[in-house]
Amino acid sequence: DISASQEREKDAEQTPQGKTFDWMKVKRNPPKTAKVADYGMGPQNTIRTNFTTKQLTELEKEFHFSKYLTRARRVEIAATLELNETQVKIWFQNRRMKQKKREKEGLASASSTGSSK
Amino acid sequence: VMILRSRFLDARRKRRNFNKQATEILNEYFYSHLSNPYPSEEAKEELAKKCSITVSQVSNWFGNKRIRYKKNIGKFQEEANMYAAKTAVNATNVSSHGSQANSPSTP
DNA sequence: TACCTATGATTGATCGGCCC
DNA sequence: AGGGCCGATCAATCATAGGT
Repeated sequence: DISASQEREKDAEQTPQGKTFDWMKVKRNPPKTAKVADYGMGPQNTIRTNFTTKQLTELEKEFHFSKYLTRARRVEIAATLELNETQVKIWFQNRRMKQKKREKEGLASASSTGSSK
Repeated sequence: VMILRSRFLDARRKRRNFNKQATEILNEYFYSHLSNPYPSEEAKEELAKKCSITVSQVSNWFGNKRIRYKKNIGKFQEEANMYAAKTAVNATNVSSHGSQANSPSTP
């Protein structure tokens, strides 16, 4: 943990022309899902899957029924919506995080020490 | 495949830019921590308070800033130098709170 | 007014950690 | 030994604000 204390000092102080730190080099691996591996596609596919309105509606409905999935339900939903089990799993996880975020923000309006007004 | 645009059309519609002062504060933090522009949860809360925006908005701002900065470093060079010169002091170290802030500019 | 860039928000998916 | 969840982040994109 000693190494991190050096570079920190000259962040804004000097920074000559622009130093490239590690975070600027971070690259994510392309999604494993979604592939149009049919015909020999040229451009790298791996596009961010677009869920259809119907799929989202159904997922949303399932989410209201239960925030968490069971193996069986995941398989069922994936089959029904023509998605990978992983995509369904990820969707639920993101959905839970979204829910949490909303609750947190929605709870931030009132309360507090009688904010202004 | 065409009527999928309806996925959104919710919030982000009426988006409004932040105050110039808020942007100023965020940029000062960003460029004074350019080696690691990842504010802790506590730092985000403090920035949110100073900028009068939510923590999520602070997260969004840093997320967008980092991605766009590294996408085109050259484009931000001028801005980087500007804030670098304007900022002399910066955080001390990770771990442990960053203590109290200074006087909140002049309202 | 049309066109282009800057910017905040959304979201499918990844990364690292942790738990079981 | 492995799989799911969490929290944070990435990266691409949407829609609008701002500028020429």
